[in-house]
Amino acid sequence: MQENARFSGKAATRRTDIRRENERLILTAAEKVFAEAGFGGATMQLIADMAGLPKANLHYYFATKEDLYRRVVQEIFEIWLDAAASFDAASTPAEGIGAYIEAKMAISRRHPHGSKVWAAEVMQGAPVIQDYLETTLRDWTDNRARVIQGWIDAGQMAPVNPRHLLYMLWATTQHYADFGHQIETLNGGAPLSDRQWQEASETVKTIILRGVGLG
Amino acid sequence: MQENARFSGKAATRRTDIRRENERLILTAAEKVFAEAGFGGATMQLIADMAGLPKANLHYYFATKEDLYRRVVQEIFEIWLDAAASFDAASTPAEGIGAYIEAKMAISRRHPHGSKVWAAEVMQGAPVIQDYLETTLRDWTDNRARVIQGWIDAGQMAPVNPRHLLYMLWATTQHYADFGHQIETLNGGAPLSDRQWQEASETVKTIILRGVGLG
DNA sequence: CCACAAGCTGACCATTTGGTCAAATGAAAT
DNA sequence: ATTTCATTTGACCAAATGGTCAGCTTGTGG
Repeated sequence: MQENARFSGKAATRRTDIRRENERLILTAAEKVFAEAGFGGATMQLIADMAGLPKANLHYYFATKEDLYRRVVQEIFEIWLDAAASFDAASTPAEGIGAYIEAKMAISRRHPHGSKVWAAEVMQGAPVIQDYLETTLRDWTDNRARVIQGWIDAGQMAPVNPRHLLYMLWATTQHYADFGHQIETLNGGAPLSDRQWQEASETVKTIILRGVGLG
Repeated sequence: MQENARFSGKAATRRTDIRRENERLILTAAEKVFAEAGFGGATMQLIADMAGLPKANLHYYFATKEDLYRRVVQEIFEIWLDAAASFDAASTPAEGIGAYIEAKMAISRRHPHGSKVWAAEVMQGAPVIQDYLETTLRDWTDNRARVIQGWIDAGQMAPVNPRHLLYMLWATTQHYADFGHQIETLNGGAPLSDRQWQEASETVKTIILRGVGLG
């Protein structure tokens, strides 16, 4: 009874559980508020209300608003990095690019808030995650660009600038998260259905794969 | 001497010139500040400083921060609508889509701030321009989707969902403005050169045109 | 059961910010 | 020249906000 003290829907009692769950509660609320209001427009009070906690409690777990924000940005970044696995695991260009598009589309659907927070952060010049861009993201990009160039050199796909291809992949997939509201409005005010998400994913995949000579 | 009282680099003296020039000064500063800080992070003081005017003067020309913001968003929207001309004027799908991509890429380069402001506005649920989405943008989109569908029905291009194709065009072109900072970082910290912009435009055009069977 | 540490929170504060206003200045019509 | 109205701006204010803190409650190891 010492392990796994929590079950059912009851709140956690163990110290470690309390911390972990409250941090999760706060991070989830923060992700949404930062996405909907931007860093400047978000208020700790709003995040607290959404998390169902007193504002002072937020500052117990996260010293400053910026600390909280940084954590939110880091999380979506790590989720995206994981999606690279689908790219790397592939044995053919079509498979790799196709799987990557599907993975990123799935993330856009599941983590639209995080995607927006990242987008806003980058749009504002990446004031808090510039180092990530210069280290992790740069390495990631260089490596994948090299892989793509290898495919091109081997005659496995059409010769296109690998970097711009990567930008296209990011742009098209993240667009469904970042501009989800616009898409929803143009869809008659309704969120895309399962079927429509499938169609979006297929269309992006079809056009890009055929676009790089893999159709 | 009553007409055209202004010349050289001197400040305007005529009433109408004063108003027009100060509004332009403020709007240009506001566009940049809103893009770099978001609506919530932007302050009237910052905009005033950048425009070189006292804050109270801003409120003389624009009653509220939101009024000023709305004008900035409207401007980029109109610039984009104008780009539709290149789409409509074309006689073939390849020409229309190609010209539209080039026009939108040019706008991304020339008006990166406006693009970012629009992106942030949409990401936050379009609180101030929702009506534009539901009227002007919806009509625009419906019409172009119909044109594209016509091309498909006539066997002039591959069958792809016209709406998702439009989203791809928006996503890929605007990405170069909205994520310009990220691209610049991945480019070794330097902005894209003329040549690189050209290459970006060509790559996007090549992949998408070939992707819809127009390669 | 006790003592200590972790977790919680209402009340409070200094600062920032959007917006106001009255008085001053400048342009231009009569 | 005089009047009128647009323009300018320093000073000011009420509200909001990030953050602090002292004191309280609760979990937990001994």
